[in-house]
Parts: sequence; C-alpha cells; structure tokens
Amino acid sequence: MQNNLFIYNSLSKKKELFKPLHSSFVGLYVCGPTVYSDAHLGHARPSITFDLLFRYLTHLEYKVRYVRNITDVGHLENDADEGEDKIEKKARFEHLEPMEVVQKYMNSFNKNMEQLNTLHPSIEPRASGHVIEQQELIKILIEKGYAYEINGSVYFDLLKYNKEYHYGKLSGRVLEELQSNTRALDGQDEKRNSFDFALWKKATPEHIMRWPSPWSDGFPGWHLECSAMSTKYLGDEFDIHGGGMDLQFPHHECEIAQSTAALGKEPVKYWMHNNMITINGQKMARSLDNFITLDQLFSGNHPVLQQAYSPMTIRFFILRAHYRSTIDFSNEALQAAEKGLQKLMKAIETLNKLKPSASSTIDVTTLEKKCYEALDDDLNSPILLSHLFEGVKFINSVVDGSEKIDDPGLEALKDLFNTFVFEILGLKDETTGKGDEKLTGELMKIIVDLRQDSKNNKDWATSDKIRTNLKNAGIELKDLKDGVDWERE
RNA sequence: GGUCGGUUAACCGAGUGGCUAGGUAGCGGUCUGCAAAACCGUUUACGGCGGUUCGAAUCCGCCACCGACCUCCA
Repeated sequence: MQNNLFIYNSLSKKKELFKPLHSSFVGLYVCGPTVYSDAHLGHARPSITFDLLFRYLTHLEYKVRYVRNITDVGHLENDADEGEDKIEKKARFEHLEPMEVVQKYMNSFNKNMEQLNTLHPSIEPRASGHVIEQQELIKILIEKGYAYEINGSVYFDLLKYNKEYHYGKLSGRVLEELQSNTRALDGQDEKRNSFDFALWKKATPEHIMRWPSPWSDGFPGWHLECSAMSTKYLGDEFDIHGGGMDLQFPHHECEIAQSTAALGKEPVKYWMHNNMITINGQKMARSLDNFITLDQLFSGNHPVLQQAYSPMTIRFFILRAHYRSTIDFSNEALQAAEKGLQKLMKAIETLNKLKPSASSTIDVTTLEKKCYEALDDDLNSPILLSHLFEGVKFINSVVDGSEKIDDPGLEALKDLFNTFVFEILGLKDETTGKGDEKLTGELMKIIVDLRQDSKNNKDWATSDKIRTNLKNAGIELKDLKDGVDWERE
C-alpha cells in the first residue's frame, strides 16, 4: 500500500511521511469527550478533523480501526486529585444516577456528531467498562516500580520514570522546571512529589461511583483510561493518536509515561493535535463559560448568534481552516461559510445537469492531482477547498458558454466532486428531502409555464407578482438564457 | 514567571525565498423587460525596526501586541 500523506507529528514537530506499522492497517485513537454536558462548538473540531483523517485513510484503502473513548468516570475537577468527579457532581445537580447523566450526554453527543456527518468510530469504549483493564495496568506499574500506593490510592512515580525516560518530550517540558512551576495545591501531602499523578483514588464515603480493587474501594485516574483502552484495542504500539492541543499536557504526557513504563516502549508513532476554536480571541471551553453548544448553533438560540447555522455550515466553517490553526468564532465568518457552501453545492447540482461538448477546455486530471496534494500536505483542507472552487468556477463558466467539457471530462469531474466533497470532506446536501419533491416539481412547472405566458405577453406586472410571491414563500426564480431555474432558500 | 505558538488586505483564511490561493463583502462591466444567479474586471496585504540576499509575507535578530499550556478542558 502506498501513499504520499505527510502528517505533522507533534512529537517530532515536523511533517513526516505517514508509514503505518502494519502495511495496510491503521490504528487511530482519539480522545473523546467527558460526558457531563452538551457538546459545544469546540468539540466539533477534533471530531471533524479526525473524521477527515479517517475518511481519507479509508479512501486510500487502508483498513482503519478508529477508537474514540467516552470518559464517563474518574475525571476529577482539578489535578490536586482531591476534586470531585464531574459526572457525579452533575448527577447530584440533575437528580440523576451518574450513569443516567452519562447516557444522556453520550446520546446527545452522538446525535450532534451524526448531524455533523461524522462517521462513527470503529469502537467507542467507555472508561467505566474498562476498570479491570485499568487495574491490571496499575498492577504492572506497581510491579515494575513506577507506581506506589499510599492510603489506598496509587500514584505514578514520575521521578523514577524520568530517570529512565524523558517525561515531557511531547510538550517540551522539563520535570525539574515543572516542579518549581507547579502551583501549590491542597491535598497533595500523600504524594511523594507534587507532579506525581493519580492512577487510582480511594473513594470518600460519599463518592458513589466506586469499584473494588486491591488497594481500596475507589476509582481510576483520568489519564489511565486512554492508556488501557488504546492498548486493549490497538496494541502496545499503534499509528496515530489524536486530540485537542490542550490535552498535550498533562494528559498525553501522562499517557506516554504510563504506557512506556508498563510496556517498555513508546505506544504512539504519530501524535496529531488540532488547535482550538476561540471566541473573542479566547479559547472556547466549558470551564471558561464562553461556549456555544452545537444545539444552540443549529437552532440559533443563543444571545451572540444572529441566526441559526446548519450542521454542514459548521462543518464547512471548520474545514475552511487548517486543523492546526485557531479559528475565531464570529457571525460574519459563519455567514461567509454558509454562502460559500451554498455556492459549492449549487455548482455540484449544476454539474449533474451539464451537457457535454465535443471538446474540453479543462484538465480534470491536473485538478484531481492538486486536490490529492492538498490532502497529502497534512490534511490541508482550505487548499483543497480553493481547488474545488476552481472547479466551481469552471462549471459555472460552462453554463455561461466560456468553457467546454466533453463526456469523459464530465464524468471525471463528477467523480472528483463526489470523491472530495462528499466522500472525503464529508459534506452533504442539506436541501434535499424537504417536503414532497415530486409534487413540488410538478407544481413549479405549472407556475413557471403560466409566468412564461405572461412574459410572452409582456405582462410584467403578473410575471413579477408570481416571482415576488414565490420568493415570499421561500422559492427563488432565476431567468436563465434558456429556461427558468428555481430553488428553495 | 516558564515553555510554545500567532500577528496576512473590509472580514475570514492559505501560503516558507522570485510564480493570481480561495471564500465572503465592496466597486465597475456583460447578460436581462427588470431582478436574481452566473461570468469578466477591480480596490484596500503581509505588526514595527534592522539584517542576510540579485530578490523576503516567507530566513535571522530585536521590539510591540495577542493567545495557548503550566489546574479540568476538544
């Protein structure tokens, strides 16, 4: 299997040619959400970024196992390891069983992801379903001397680990500096060092989510689940690990430390991190309370939103920027994305109605090559889109008569748009399927005929009245050179 | 304070040494009974100061501003 895909590896800080560990198989692990509230715009970024990667690798005929976890336990409020489990906190707040909270927000997350047309991962494991695997991992770490137990809790010994390996290589940290820069937090007394992190926490009496273990009735630390589940489903070593840039430290460093200590080798070949979505120049995050949920975007129901934005507008908005750049939220940018997407979709509709000529003035092969080059260059979706818009201009020029396309070219161009727009970028036409298309078509034909009669009689008042009233009803008429086109707004 | 990244035209957003990115919004034109759409043309760029080079948005240095991480976060 061959490819020219270069991806930016956060570990080496360079673009590297992607070579999978096992020729035709790819193992991909992406950090999923902690399910304690509705998904917001920020959550759409990694989902869409790695959906694009998943789709492209699949298109390249790799057999991809895409694992995205659901964090439904053990996620503490702060790294003092004395905080409150987010899910339990929410459960008390909403008077629900913790697992009810998990189910509720897992469902809404999945619904939102389907709306965004992201493909389901191959496996969506839940941390709560892998407590045994996590405990096994802890046992290995204790045996090998990388973890220690105190008062029923188990911590990772970073000082010991750092003697043999380099903790901080992904995020460019040095342990000694971390020690001096770590803020003084309460409740760290029992750890040997402030930077050691919890693998297992003994539950306080009021803590509901708890599991028996050799050390105490308790629950696993956050970083552990990803190590345990990625190893279980993708093996000791796998190809790509993805997630948001904000997870690089400490989460991904801890993952590397846990897996490397337990297995004696580094687990991940390529680390990929998507950048953040900002609002007013600041990161959008639940903890900063400046987020807009996806449901709010889809409905327009939020004070800062001037209108509703469809799921595909959001998807297009995100694909318009490279995944390693920040995207600043604004109504203007979203409206521009909406218009651009409409233009693209309209052109594809036009393409399917195009009549071939005897000759062609376009080289589809070159265009296709440029599209692949864009994706191969670290998934450069904005460049890919700029090439597709070249195609859009060409399609419209054929209608206009200034360009021509022959039958093979037409088929190739249709194929190209199909492949890149729908299959790889994962966009879809949102206008179809509304109402009774067939009947509407028949009725529109009658109305357009009647209007043509009045136009032939130069009865502009009537023809304009028909057009205006249709517009008020949400249908726009366009008088073309030969015939009339109409579309829903 | 430490580490890292960013600053591109009205807005968004690509681009790593010479070649029109693209989208949205303006403006002018073609087409049209008018309009819309489309097409053609077009206006504001590379934070500042220095350096390297025949040539820099792109490389180097300094400065300014913004942000991310250093607590949970996608």
